[in-house]
Amino acid sequence: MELSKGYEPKAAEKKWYQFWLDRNLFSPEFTPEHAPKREKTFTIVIPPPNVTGLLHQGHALSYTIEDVLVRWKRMSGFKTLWLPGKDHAGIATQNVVEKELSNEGTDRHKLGREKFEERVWQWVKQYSSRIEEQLRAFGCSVDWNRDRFTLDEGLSTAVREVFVALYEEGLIYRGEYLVNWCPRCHTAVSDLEVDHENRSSFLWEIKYPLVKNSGEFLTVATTRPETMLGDTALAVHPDDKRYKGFIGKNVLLPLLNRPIPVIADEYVDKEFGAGCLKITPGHDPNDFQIGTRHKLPIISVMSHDGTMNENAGPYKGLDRFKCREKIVEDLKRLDLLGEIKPHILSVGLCQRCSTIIEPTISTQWFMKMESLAKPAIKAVKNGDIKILPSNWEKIYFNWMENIQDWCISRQLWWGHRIPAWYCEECEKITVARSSVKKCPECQSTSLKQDPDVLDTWFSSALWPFSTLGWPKKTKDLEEFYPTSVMETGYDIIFFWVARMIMMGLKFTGKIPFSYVYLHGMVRDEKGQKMSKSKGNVIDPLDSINEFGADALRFTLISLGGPGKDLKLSNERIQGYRYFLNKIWNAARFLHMNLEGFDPKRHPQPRRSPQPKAWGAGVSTGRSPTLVSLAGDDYKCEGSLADKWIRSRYNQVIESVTKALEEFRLNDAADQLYHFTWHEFCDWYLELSKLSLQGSPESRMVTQKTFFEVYEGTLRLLHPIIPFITEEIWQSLPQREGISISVATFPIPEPKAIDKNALTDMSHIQTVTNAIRTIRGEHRIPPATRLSVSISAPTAVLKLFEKEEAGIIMLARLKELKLKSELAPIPHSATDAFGEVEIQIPLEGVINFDEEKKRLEKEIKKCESDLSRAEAKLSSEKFMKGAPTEIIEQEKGRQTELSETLQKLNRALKRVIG
RNA sequence: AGGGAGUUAGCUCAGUUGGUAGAGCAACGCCUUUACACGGCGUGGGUCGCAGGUUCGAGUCCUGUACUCCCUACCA
Repeated sequence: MELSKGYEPKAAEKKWYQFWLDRNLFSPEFTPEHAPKREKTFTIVIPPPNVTGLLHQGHALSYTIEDVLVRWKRMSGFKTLWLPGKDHAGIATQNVVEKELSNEGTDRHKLGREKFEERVWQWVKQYSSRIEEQLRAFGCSVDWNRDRFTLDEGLSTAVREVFVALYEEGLIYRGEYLVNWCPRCHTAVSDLEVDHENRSSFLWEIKYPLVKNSGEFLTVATTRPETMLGDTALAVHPDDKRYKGFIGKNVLLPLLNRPIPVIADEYVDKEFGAGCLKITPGHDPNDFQIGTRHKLPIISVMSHDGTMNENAGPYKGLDRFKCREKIVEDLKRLDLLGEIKPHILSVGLCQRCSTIIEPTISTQWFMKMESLAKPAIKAVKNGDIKILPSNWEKIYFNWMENIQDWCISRQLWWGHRIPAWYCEECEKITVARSSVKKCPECQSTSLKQDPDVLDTWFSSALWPFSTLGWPKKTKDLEEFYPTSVMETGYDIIFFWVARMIMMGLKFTGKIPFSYVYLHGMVRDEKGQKMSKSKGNVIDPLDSINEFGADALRFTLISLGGPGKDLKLSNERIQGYRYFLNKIWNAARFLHMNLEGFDPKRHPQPRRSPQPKAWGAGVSTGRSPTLVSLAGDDYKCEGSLADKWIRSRYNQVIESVTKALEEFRLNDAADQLYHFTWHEFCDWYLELSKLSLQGSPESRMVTQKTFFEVYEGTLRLLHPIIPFITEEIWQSLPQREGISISVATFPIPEPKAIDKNALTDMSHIQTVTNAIRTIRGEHRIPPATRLSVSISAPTAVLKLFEKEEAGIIMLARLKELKLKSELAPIPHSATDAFGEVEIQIPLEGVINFDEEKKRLEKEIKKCESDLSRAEAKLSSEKFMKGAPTEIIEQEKGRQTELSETLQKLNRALKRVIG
């Protein structure tokens, strides 16, 4: 099959994804023909995207990383499962659907709960299929047969099971506490769902007159005057001499004229403001605690929509911020307002709608976290779970060791309904796994289920095992749990990762995953967060449309290291698109030179290097190729270039594999980029042109080497760029109908690494580069063929003699004269390194000034290097302290530099004349 | 306030156990050489934030310091 002039991603991507699907290659049940039983498993459950909307670059990054790992493991002989799914995303989804309703002039209350839920399911259906399309566009090799949704029946069973079990154990409780209340979403949210933002505001001083001592008053400072309506005390520090006499007395709450006590509490900071604090247990977390300590009454002055309630007296019905203005005005009028100072305070905002959170007294369900956190801390401390990058382990500990109880109930309609029923007659609460019809206490049948739902993250916490069938003892659970890697963004380590670890340990007795890989945030080219309002969003589908999925994937992998934010731009993606083109064109070159090549003539290696890995050498079923580059079956080793590229190829397999094993995906990508482009294409492909035109035997060996190294490189690249590698792979002989995605990931063959070939090739490269530099600096066009003389020690001369044709081609020479010593030629350019000297006669072409400048520069560099080496060697300290190998190295350097210097000086003399 | 991270070439970043500073992009110069101009070849560019210390030797280890960023918590 021939390849077109340029790679066309669009058609190829669609075609090959369908090809993979048709063959069910991503299901762990798939076993290639003739493949031995696979014993090792590798599992990733996808961080489920919210059904709220479409996927962004953060998802693209996450899922590309996961796909690379999964494809690599699948190719390496693991029974591999990547389980896809979606999250119902309670509050987020409810909000978008409510917004839609509001645009239609209605709301959920008019619709009623049942109709509303139907409406959300419609939304879910629509977005689910679009999200699935996106995952396919990214190239994700997920097993669609195991697709899950957090509201699936199975997962809902798991949620109820966990809730009931924790309730029965006393770890879930219900009670009236101060919670974060969003007056717009009309629900409680957990501490983690509150974002903090610094805003400039004021600090108002308010005077509280003493009840029985006219004229005297206490002054407090507050950032929230409106909450004074709910004050139930003033507090001072017990040691504060200024206020000793006031403790136990009453002051009059202005505006409402309610007497409230002055209490003493050590929480009060004597230095801040006037050292006197108003206590509003109904609207401030610290005041709530102080209030509890002193058994103060709790007065809530606001309704759930953020307006003042009946406890606010004359202010009833006012919005909380309007009320603040009014109160300040009124206090001023009564002369009870003191100083007003500018003040920066951090306000809590609802993560979902940015409304200012109102701490509010409310009856909610909570989960006790401390006992759950302990084993989860241990699991990371003892290394059962490794978090990458590892510094996040400290952050994890820091949070886990100070963990607070988790408010898990939400006043929403979209989510897992809390499995608690209230008897309307005896008020007994029954928590049960299935619907309760009769009160177990009084046998009444008038029962009402708790209207609230659970925090979305509650079901997410169970994701690694609920998706595999838990609480049922399924085959999947047995086979794929614990999972291997949890790959997700560092922004949800507390929301999700920590909770999965706690729940996994609690309910399965096992860690949910061995590794946590945290990726960074995808930002725009300036490092700013992508957001619709800034207009700097790059839609992954647009990137794919413009450059292809592979280009985007390679970019994300190259730029994104563990825990590191990455700056994405179209220019970057474009750059990697060029790389794909390079790969493509190398394939075209291969095709043009395949004539007479028959892969069948090249037998399998007699021994598979790792017989236990499935399909080593035979993973493609009937395909007889994919031979290892072992020395055994090499009757003819080929040219230096052949030996060199084989050596390099095997070194690259080794280091790429190591990088992947250590989750350094960007390193793996960089190495492959460099190897493919700057070694394989720049040097080997060029040199292959010679041997391909040489003797039939040399042609055959080079064809074989080229084919095998190139084909193997495709397999190395496939996890990162699955589409183009499949497209090219399918075009190669003997590949039709078989997929590279289930071919063996290359296994290094140490015997194929030829140290001599590596050294020899580096000599060829050094000489070639030196000639090219001279050519470049003298601006001699490539069309001008040069005649070059080289002198060198005998062994090196012999090498150059053998590889003469290669040097002539690469450096574009007319002839290469090899001598043991060079006679001075007046009009010539010279370069030297150690004992090797290069001389290029340039009569008529040479620019003497240029050559003089060039030589002087080189001499200067050489001299400074040499003097540094000499200084070291003559330093007594160095000679005494440094290890002998370093001293030897330095001596060698000195010798080489002085030889070079000598030759360069001679050349300079000639130029000056 | 507590915790974490960063500061290396114009930009984005590598620099694994201390042994003469690297890549990609951008810039500049030469070139349509038959895989590729989405290309080839070459060049310029850094006192590695600052100050000390350990060491024969520090971008790399230690201490201090400046600035930047992130997370958690939040003093009214």
